[in-house]
Amino acid sequence: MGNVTIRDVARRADVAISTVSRYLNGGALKADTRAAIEEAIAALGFRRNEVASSMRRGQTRMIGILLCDTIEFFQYTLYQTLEAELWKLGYQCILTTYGNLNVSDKIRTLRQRNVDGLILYYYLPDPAVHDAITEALEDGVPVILLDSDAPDLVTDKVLVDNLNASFRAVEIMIQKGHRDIAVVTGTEKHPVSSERLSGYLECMKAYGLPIQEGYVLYGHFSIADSYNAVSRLMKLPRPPTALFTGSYHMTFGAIMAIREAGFRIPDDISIIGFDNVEVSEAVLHDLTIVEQPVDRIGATAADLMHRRILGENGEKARTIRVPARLVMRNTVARPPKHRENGLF
Amino acid sequence: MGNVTIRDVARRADVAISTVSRYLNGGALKADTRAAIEEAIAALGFRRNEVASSMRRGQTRMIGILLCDTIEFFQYTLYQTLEAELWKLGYQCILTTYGNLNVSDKIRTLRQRNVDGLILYYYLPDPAVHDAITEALEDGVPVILLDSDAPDLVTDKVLVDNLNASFRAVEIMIQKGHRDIAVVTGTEKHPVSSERLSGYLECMKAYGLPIQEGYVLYGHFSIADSYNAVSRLMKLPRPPTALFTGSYHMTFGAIMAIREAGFRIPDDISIIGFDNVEVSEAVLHDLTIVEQPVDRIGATAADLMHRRILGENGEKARTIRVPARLVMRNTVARPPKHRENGLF
DNA sequence: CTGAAAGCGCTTACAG
DNA sequence: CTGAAAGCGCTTACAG
Repeated sequence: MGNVTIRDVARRADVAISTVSRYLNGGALKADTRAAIEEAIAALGFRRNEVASSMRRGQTRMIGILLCDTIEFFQYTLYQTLEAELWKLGYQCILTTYGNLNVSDKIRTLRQRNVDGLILYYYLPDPAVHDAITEALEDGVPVILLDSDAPDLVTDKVLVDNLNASFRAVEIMIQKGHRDIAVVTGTEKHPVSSERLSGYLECMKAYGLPIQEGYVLYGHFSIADSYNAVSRLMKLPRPPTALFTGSYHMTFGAIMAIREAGFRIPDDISIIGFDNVEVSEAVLHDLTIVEQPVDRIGATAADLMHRRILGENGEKARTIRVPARLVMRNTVARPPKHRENGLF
Repeated sequence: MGNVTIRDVARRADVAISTVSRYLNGGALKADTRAAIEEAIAALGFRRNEVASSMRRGQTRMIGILLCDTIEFFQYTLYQTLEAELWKLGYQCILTTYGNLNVSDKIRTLRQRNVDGLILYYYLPDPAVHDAITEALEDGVPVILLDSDAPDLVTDKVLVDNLNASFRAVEIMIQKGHRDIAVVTGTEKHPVSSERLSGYLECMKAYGLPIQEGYVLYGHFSIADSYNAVSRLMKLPRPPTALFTGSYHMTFGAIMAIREAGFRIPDDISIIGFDNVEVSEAVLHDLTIVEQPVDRIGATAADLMHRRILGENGEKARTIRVPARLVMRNTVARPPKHRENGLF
């Protein structure tokens, strides 16, 4: 077994190979022809050679995926939903991540495999990568950008409405009476971080609150960077009474640092994290969070890709912003009396 | 561009297509022939169609990879090193994870893509999966099992020497004078967990120490499960003076729970984690750990796969145990006097 | 060192 | 509803 071909099946079923092919592709067949083919397939253990099929059809039903190599587990979760959704639609995924190697080369290598589409988590504004993406687009290969609104790339995009989500999170803290609100988020270069930061800044501005010195913290999306940054934060002469954290791992790091510094949540400091519900539920069962809709991002991107491949989406590029949801729980309380903002 | 073929290159360079093919495959060429082909390739923007090449050669240079869908980020890190190493060797990876869908079907679908090999993180003893793996092996498709020593599957295996590593970690605690040592590790079904647990049990036995009731804790390899388990542990009438944790995430959960319960590390309780150095370095810079050699697992598996494909490994299946390394830092101290084991 | 020819395993018009 | 034939873009013996 193993290299049984359509020819063997045809011979055994006593039909032409084109008939077997028709069977495989769901064409109309007389009942007994169908039965004979099915018998032959079962008896021989035939499985279609997808490589040959891909070559002939000019479609591989493979999607190339490029993700970051950060520790942030968001990437892995995202891949899983993406892959699961695409699998249901009949696609398999080739996954690569940023690495020592040149990202634009990775994209080109993926293209040499004749992937039917490319889903990229792309945020570093690298001109070489930009070119590789443009080439793909010019050659008619659909590209979906995740978590990036790169305005100079005219292609489909799926992103989380980070700005609004952050705005609303900060707003809730303000409405509880907080004024000294800090934020810790990813590196400035990352559009996700900067959108989350913008939400914070815009909200503070909207309510006329000042940004205290040392209250805006950056780092990688990691437990470590957040832990270190928040440790410093809590040592400030005037530590914040509320903190907004930019990711799952960052939330853990922040909580560790806060507790270690001897502050209680939410009595001394309120906290709102940014992440995925199911995950934080168990440990941080009382954490108020902005829910990162990973499943919806994955499902949306998969669906968009499928339609694009079928040519159902019309010509123009679409940008889909998946909304984030606030999950109110118990880590936001009023600040100590003397530190209220006096607005409410 | 985009569908420039070898034929176009041949025409422009005024040579036969077989000559272009020879160029692409590194054959010997006269200098001017070579130059003409290179000129044509550059001018036309030709890139070899890997699908056609795969079909003709009967080799796809693609490796199918199956991993868990657990939260544990070990999987993602592992994939990254695996993929990076394989990429260097000229392979791309199709990644799928356990999911709602049938794992044996996933393996078969991967095989229909004519992957050159399969690298599987397989631990659930599912007979259907077992069959799918056996089929692959029978058809001559190399399979590497990760972190599993499934004795009834005669194939290459790469695993961490969990048992020894755990034994040594626990031994260090015992030599520091500990007697009341607890362990928190993954679900019993997982061979990795059970090996780590065995190391603990064997070491305790070797030194004649009793296992206190409630000191052996299970959970998923997650921050959450570990946090919950260790929270209970620290509420026992006689909490342990030392704890061995079974994974990266579990270590975080344990530390959170310990600190929250008001215990100091290492004054009140010593701790040794099981994980990857680079990652924990920043936050838990003083944590004594058993280093999980993710990079070596990935590199070893990639190398083994490559040789297997080239047919260099001879006939018989190899099992490679990658040793873990103890990284001594500062989270192991002597227990309080009255709780010493009196052995040292 | 180079070319002409066959063929990898399918699918797709085109006849019948 | 079914079959014979051409061809997808390469690689690989085989000649020369």
